[in-house]
Amino acid sequence: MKERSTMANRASKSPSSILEVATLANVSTATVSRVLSGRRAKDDDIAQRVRKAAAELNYSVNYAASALRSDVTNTIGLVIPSATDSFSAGLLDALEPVVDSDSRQLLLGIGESEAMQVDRVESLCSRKVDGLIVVTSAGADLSEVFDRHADGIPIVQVGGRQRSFRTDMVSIDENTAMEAIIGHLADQGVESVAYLAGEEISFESAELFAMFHTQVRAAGLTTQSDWNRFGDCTVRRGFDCTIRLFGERGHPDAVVCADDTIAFGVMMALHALGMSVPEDIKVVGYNDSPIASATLPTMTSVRPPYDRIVSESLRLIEAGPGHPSHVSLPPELVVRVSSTRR
Amino acid sequence: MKERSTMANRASKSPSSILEVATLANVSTATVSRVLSGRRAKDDDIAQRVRKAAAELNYSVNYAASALRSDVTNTIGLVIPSATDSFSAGLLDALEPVVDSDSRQLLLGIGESEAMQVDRVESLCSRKVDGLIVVTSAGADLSEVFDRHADGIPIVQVGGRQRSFRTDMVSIDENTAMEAIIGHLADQGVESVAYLAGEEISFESAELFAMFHTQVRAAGLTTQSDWNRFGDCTVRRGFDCTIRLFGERGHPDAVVCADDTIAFGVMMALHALGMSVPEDIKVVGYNDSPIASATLPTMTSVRPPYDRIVSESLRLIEAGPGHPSHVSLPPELVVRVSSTRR
DNA sequence: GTGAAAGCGCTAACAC
DNA sequence: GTGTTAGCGCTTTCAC
Repeated sequence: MKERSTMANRASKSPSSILEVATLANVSTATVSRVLSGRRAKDDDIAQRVRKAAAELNYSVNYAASALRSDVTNTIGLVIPSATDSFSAGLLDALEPVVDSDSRQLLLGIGESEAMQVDRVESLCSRKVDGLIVVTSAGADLSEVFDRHADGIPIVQVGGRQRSFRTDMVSIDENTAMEAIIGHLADQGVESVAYLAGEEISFESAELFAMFHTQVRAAGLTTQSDWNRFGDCTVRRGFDCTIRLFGERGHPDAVVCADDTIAFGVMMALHALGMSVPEDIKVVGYNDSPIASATLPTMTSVRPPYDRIVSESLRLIEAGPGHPSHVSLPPELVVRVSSTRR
Repeated sequence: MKERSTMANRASKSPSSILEVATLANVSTATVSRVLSGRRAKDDDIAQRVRKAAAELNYSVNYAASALRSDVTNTIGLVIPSATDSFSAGLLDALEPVVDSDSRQLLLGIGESEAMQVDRVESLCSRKVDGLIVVTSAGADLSEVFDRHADGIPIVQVGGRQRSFRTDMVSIDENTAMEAIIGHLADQGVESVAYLAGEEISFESAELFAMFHTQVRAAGLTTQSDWNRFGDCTVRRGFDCTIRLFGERGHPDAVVCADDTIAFGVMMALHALGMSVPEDIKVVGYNDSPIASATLPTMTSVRPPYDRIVSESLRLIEAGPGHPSHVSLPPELVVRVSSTRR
């Protein structure tokens, strides 16, 4: 029911204060505050009168005043390297609705370099966000800022290398992911596998590569050191690597990539070489970016568990600062056509 | 020079107030406020003393208190349909650094449906952002919310159809874009052109299509009505359309797409049909999403003028509410390999 | 140009 | 459980 009374309209001009609501409901401002913030047990006549008055006056709290008094800003900060990064974008889309439905507000900081990330963390902390979620860019070390603020504000680092042990950490269980990939390929009759990864010999990429090796051995598959290549995380790189790989005598049955972009280049190269995916060669990507479902054939990839990352991060923030813990979440292998036997 | 005095460290524990700065600098809180907010003319001894004291105490303003008193929140709100949308992501990456460098904070709202967009606009307005930038999702009509808040908060609509005339509007000059595309193709020796667009017969897409026709005629090129197709904005759609298009007798020299994703499907289909891009057929995309520079060959596309969109939007916000104006910005044709004669 | 003081709207303490 | 009241930290009159 849309209120269209004169009062509601007048109210929307100059936002009404809690005092007006209190007057209209015949209670004190304290009661109004308690009812509207849910800090009051019963839902009796008084509570309803207050809510009715608030609705009638089109009242909404003044967050500045509320924050000034209570030190709770009802905001969550998020720092990401770039909105163009598919992981960050996926996280953003998953996080915002949850934050908003809690009638909180999302404050966003974007920074690729370590310096910019530090800067954004500082900004958000000085805004006194109720919690801060940070997707560190590869290689950035934010431990100094984190340590400086971790006492006062719950900070959750998502993915990457844990460098500060005073913040919470939500990471992706890459080992499970790799186990799922290799197990799936073995099921499809694959016997030998190549591995193509991004350029930076970062902690994360080294770790993933190590897991690849472990899982390949565990599943009884084979690989070769000259089938394991590191290059840019670009289509062209995947393309060139593949051309070289398959130009040589003897080639793998499958190519596992540490990124969808590379996998895409691989698929293009295989096409150019006249080999068909998945019949001749199977291909698996990583991150389940939009490109994965757009290729022909569609690409099997590993989807980060965005919803669980969000819920765990917010849970850790709720728990408050001071008791840092680490949760590791298994991603989901999204099996599409590029890796299936047919 | 990094201050590491005992005071600075103690100060960083419990953030210091303007009163402590005033005491240390031997002035009143009013003077501190004036100096730090730049509302004071001279940069004399006093000003320097104040700044030095502030630095020493590691002081930063309490935005909540500042906002409560002055009604200026130092925040900019942005509403987008999805972070996965390449235009929104590009805008986000361009906007954030500018907002931040002004020591303001970006508040983000994400909503695909009209209802969610309205909701996010309401949230941000009730947070009293200093300005609101909205990328409306296709077909959404936000005029009602806009009208309701336009008096109090400067609102800038970016792109899409202008439905409220009480807000500012920054749009992309698609006509110039189309002129550049067709002119470029004509220069490359193209004589006949097909046009593939996204599904929704929205105002925007209809407009772009009309401009395509105008420009094709103006440049002396030809097209055919069965070469102008509307479908999903997906790779597969582009693929299927192309297969059908080029299966028929007689086909165009070039394909202009209203989206990079479609163009990508077109390129894959042409490859599958054994036709080479750009030798046999030229292809042009739209939006310059990351995919455009990742295809093989790289794709010519139209890049939205993100930086100018940002600067114009912020300029309009600075001008305040009440004098809505409309600026139209020409995008840039990024010529890559898919459209060049060789 | 500077300082003293009021007060923005709300919530937390406290008294009832 | 409810009302009264103080005061969060800042900006902005208003005197000087």
